[in-house]
Amino acid sequence: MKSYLDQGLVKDARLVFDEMPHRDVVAWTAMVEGYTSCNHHTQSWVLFSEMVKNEVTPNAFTFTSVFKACKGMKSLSCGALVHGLAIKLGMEGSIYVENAVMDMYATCCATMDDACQVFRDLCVKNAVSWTTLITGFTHRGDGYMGLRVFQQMLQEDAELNPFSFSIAVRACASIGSRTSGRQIQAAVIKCGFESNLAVMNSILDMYCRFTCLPEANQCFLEMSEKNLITWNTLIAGYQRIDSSECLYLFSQMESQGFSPNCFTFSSVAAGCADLAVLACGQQVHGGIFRRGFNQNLEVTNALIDMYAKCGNIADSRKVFDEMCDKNLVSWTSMMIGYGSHGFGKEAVELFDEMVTSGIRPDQIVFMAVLSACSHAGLVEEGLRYFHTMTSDYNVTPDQEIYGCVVDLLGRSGRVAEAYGLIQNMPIKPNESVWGALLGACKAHKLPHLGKLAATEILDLKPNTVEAYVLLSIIYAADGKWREYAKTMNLIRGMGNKKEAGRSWIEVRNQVYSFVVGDKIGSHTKRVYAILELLIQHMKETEFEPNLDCLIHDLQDGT
DNA sequence: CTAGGGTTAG
Repeated sequence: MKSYLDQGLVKDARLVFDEMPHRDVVAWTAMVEGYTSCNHHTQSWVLFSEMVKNEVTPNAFTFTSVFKACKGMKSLSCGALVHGLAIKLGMEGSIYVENAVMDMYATCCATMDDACQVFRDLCVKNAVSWTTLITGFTHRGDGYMGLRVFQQMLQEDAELNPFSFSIAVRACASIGSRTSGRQIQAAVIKCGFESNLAVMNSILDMYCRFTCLPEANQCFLEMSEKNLITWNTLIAGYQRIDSSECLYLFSQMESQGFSPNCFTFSSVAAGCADLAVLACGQQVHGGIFRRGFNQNLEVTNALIDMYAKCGNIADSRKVFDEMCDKNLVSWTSMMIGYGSHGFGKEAVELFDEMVTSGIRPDQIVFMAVLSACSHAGLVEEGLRYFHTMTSDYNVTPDQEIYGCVVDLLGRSGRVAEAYGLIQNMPIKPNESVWGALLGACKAHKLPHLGKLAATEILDLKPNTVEAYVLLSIIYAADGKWREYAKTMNLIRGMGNKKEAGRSWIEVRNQVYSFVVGDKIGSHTKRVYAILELLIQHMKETEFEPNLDCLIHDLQDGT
């Protein structure tokens, strides 16, 4: 059985198990453990129940495996049931069992209270007990407590090993504490763990998350040993910072003989999405297909987003339709794609289809459908979803959702209603909610309300250039040139310039990038000729061109 | 037949 299990041949191991005339605890346990180690948690649980039914008494080995299965199933009820049985059978003396119980409670419970209780009651703690507790806090997003337990571990002179350092580094990364991060890196060197791959990979990840590029690069270069995870960490890190560098690293990695896996492709596809490079994205998709990763959930989700952001919504849908199983992220990515392409109706239909298929919506998918409604002018549909999110789905609207609804109302000209919504919010509106209102005031020429919104933004976040810029446009449109000049002077004096909104398009392996009013580049004349044509079209279809944006040109005297 | 760590997606 063991030799089959070592090769991952669970079915063959089970055949041997079934043929055994007599099965003792060890045989049962080997099989239970075999299932958990292959991530077949439910089967492990079923076999354990059969074992108990057959009146075979589980031992410490059995319990550690079955707690791991409960952890895998995220089932607190199963875990608590087994814990009761373990106490009844006097397993509390085993540190292995106790650590497994702790781990189970840490992952299955809503709070860390039960895990902490087990930890406090331990007669003897070992290094695993400490790291299990730190991991519990850190993996649920409480890096502060994770670090505090790590500090306590240092104070109590517990044995330090690579495991404790890698999770402590992870905790620093999650709370963004550069100081603690550097201190722990120093301790890693002092303890002689700088040659440990997992520790160094987590330090590399930390510096990438801090956007400390010199440190990240140095760490990468100085690592004596690198594996696939090292490369994946660096590539994922650069994807968040500089996607073109991410693609370059991908080619470097391949030329150094490393074969990319699902993690690599997820990051690289996301990088192509950021850069909106369709041809490159298609090549990456080809690589994914060749290696048989085209059914991996994370990879395909990244592809949906990639095609949508590269302007090819049809292929997004194709990838989406070809998926065997979809999760919430798949549906959301598709809806965001539809929304940004102006297909509000399709996004709404997809939302309903998703709910019918039994997936429970969360805040982000509501944001996707609301923003799709907003951009497609589906105001009533949007408002209906906004109301059902609390009444039918028990999802609490956050700042971003309120921002979407303010935008939904504001875009369609119902600015007073949008303001009313802000006034009745159960939480204090943040600058992005006010920003949505300010945008609506600019579009619908409401200088008074616009000034109020801008004041709120500047109270919450002083020196927000974007607010001043919008305000100046509102003044200009209102003919308040004195106020306009004052605001412009303020903007000039601020120094922290608002970065210009930039667009780019890839045509035949060449990326063309431009900002509003750009006069650089060899194609300028043709671009402006097309623009003239479009304006002519707009006028013919009785669209009133918005001339507010021409302020900047007037200033230049053009 | 035992436990704990490092990289992906909206």
